[in-house]
Amino acid sequence: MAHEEQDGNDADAAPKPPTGAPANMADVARIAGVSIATVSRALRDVPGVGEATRDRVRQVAEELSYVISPEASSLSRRETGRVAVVMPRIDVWFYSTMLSGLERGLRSEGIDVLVYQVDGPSERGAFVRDLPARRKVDAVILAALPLSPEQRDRLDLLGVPMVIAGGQARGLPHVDVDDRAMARAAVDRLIAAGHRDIAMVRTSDTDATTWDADLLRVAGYREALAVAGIEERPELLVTETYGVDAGTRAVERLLDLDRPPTAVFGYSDEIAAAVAVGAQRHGLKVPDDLSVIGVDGHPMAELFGLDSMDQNVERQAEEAAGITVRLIRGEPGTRSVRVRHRFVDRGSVAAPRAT
Amino acid sequence: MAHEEQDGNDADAAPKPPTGAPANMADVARIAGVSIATVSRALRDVPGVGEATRDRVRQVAEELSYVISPEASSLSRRETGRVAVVMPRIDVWFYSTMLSGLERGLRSEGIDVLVYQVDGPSERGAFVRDLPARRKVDAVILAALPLSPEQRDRLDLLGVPMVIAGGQARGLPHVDVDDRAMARAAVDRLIAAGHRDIAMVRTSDTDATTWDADLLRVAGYREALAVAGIEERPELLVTETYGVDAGTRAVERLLDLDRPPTAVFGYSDEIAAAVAVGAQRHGLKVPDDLSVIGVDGHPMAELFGLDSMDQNVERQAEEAAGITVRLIRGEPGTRSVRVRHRFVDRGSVAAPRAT
DNA sequence: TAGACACCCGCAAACGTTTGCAAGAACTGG
DNA sequence: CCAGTTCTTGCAAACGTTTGCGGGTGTCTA
Repeated sequence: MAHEEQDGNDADAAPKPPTGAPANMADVARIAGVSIATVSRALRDVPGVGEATRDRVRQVAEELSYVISPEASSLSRRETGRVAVVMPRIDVWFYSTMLSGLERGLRSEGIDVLVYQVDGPSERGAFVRDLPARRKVDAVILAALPLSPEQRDRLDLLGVPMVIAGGQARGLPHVDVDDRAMARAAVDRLIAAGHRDIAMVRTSDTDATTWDADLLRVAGYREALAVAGIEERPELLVTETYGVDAGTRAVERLLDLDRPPTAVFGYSDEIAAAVAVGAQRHGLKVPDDLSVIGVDGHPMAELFGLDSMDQNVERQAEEAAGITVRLIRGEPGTRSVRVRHRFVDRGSVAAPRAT
Repeated sequence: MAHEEQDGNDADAAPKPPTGAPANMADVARIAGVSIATVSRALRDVPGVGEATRDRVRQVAEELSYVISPEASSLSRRETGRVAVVMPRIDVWFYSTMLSGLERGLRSEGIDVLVYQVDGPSERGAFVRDLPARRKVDAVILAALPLSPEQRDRLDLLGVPMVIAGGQARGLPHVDVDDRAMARAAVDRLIAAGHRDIAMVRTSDTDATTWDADLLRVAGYREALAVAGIEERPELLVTETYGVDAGTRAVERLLDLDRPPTAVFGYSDEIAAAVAVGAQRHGLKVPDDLSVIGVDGHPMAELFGLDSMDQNVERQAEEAAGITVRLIRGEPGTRSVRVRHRFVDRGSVAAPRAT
């Protein structure tokens, strides 16, 4: 279409203006009166070029508005300057925040980011089978991607370093947060406030995927109860199918119980927020009638004034990006990192009403 | 099978195990007993290869678990198989949803997605100046990226097709929604319900960026009032700096007025939700004491039971991806598309209280 | 049975870099 | 002024594909 400007009379000795295709390294070399090798070295600031020559080459390159061909460069130097980020979804707070942080961290190091959205078991299977990112990137960041051990193993075929962001997997450097401790700390707060009937609300996928964070947070919830000597009431651990109103559905079930909970621990801030909304619809006030606490550090929790265990996703992303970069460059400092969570108090936890 | 002569003279044709580097096309060729050219053609399903040969090549490639080098391929065929998506932020609902849809649409066509997060005037300036995506992609999608005309022009230097997703710009194919009509329709609903004191809440950037959608929605708001013969009260158009609680701050100001509004039109669903929260804190019920309506189709509006003008971001993304693909392939159907918005009624608009 | 024709397939020239190696230039100290 | 260094610079071989062109084989028709 717009690229079809060809001129048939190509007197190849004259310095040709950059009419058609973008300028080559060869063009720069010819005009600057040096060899291609020198241009390559000059533009990359590698030693072995005289100062004067370097300046001249730079200037010519500038005039021709020369841009290096990344393909050719990659082909020759056998690295791509790209990293793949693989995540189940993009349009969900945790992942978009993670991706945002990763992009920032990587691009500040001159690395481009390729995103792969791999949602659900079948896409996951396809991704692991076909490995579409193979040979396209220097490293892969798996962002909280649930994988079976076999799938995890097969990813080794990618032949590049891998890093887990927001989770763990055997043998891979990872950045995560202590989900169990986080959940435990959250529930401990409720217990400390005097609650005994503490519910936990979580969501389940329509497909049968198990999420590590889910198991760990449930474990933390149980642990907190056990340590406090509170007997667990199974009906207080409710699981709703994923959705924006999962929390409201859950709270309806909970409030229908003979002995409804006085506090709710939400698997995520989104769930906690929905619980709060549902509670208010029932005429209950937070925290007077129902204490609520969530996990994430989601802006929504701020809007609602909900207590939250902030898992500092930005920081996790930053660390993961750092590890990835060092892994690519072969630098030290590529061990796993556990990011500290922090409690954000917004006053959504109070003592239970005197009965 | 007329290649017996060839097989004889190949002294060192022992199928070497893929010890070191991954297999070449040359490796495949040698083992399959054909030329590199044939391998290339066979694997790409281009005509000019016998059925038997094709099968054999395929099988050998499979055995060696051969993967084509995208760099080399790109270099030779002069296209990258990649598209850049440029957006101001990733970790915000609109953008993450857009990116998610774009990724889906593009990857289903075998195109990889490179994300560039370009936030704020200075990064925007840097991006436009350095054009980091140059020569790296076959097309660029600008997702609601505010650009000056000069910046827009400079992007032509990218030398590849560009598409706007969620906005407009002179001379570029774009996918958008009619922001003005959308705003107008929202406000019309409030008017139809009997409201006269209708506020609009919007946010402003800390930097001085102007967003087209913002201007258009304000225009739609004004237009609706004007057409209905309602005199605009400037104090009802409040602008708060961006933040999750912008809506709550705004509603506080509004309710302090001598004659507070009976209805609020939120620039976005997030703002509308925050307005609703703020109203409730003031003891007002939605919609009994205050009608609220927003724009976006954000899940949060669903959680809150807020009316919304859904701008169908998924659809916008799909269309933008489609246009981009066709543009790359030189196929027809690359004209701009305006996606229809739709009203979602959740009962957050009611008649104003009888005074 | 020969000529026309379609079909496979290989050769080799791109595509645009990077980099090891070696030759020449410039510079050093004696 | 010379031998020994150190710097610059160019040559040419990768890197791994794609593709135009032409040679060879096989089939079909007259």
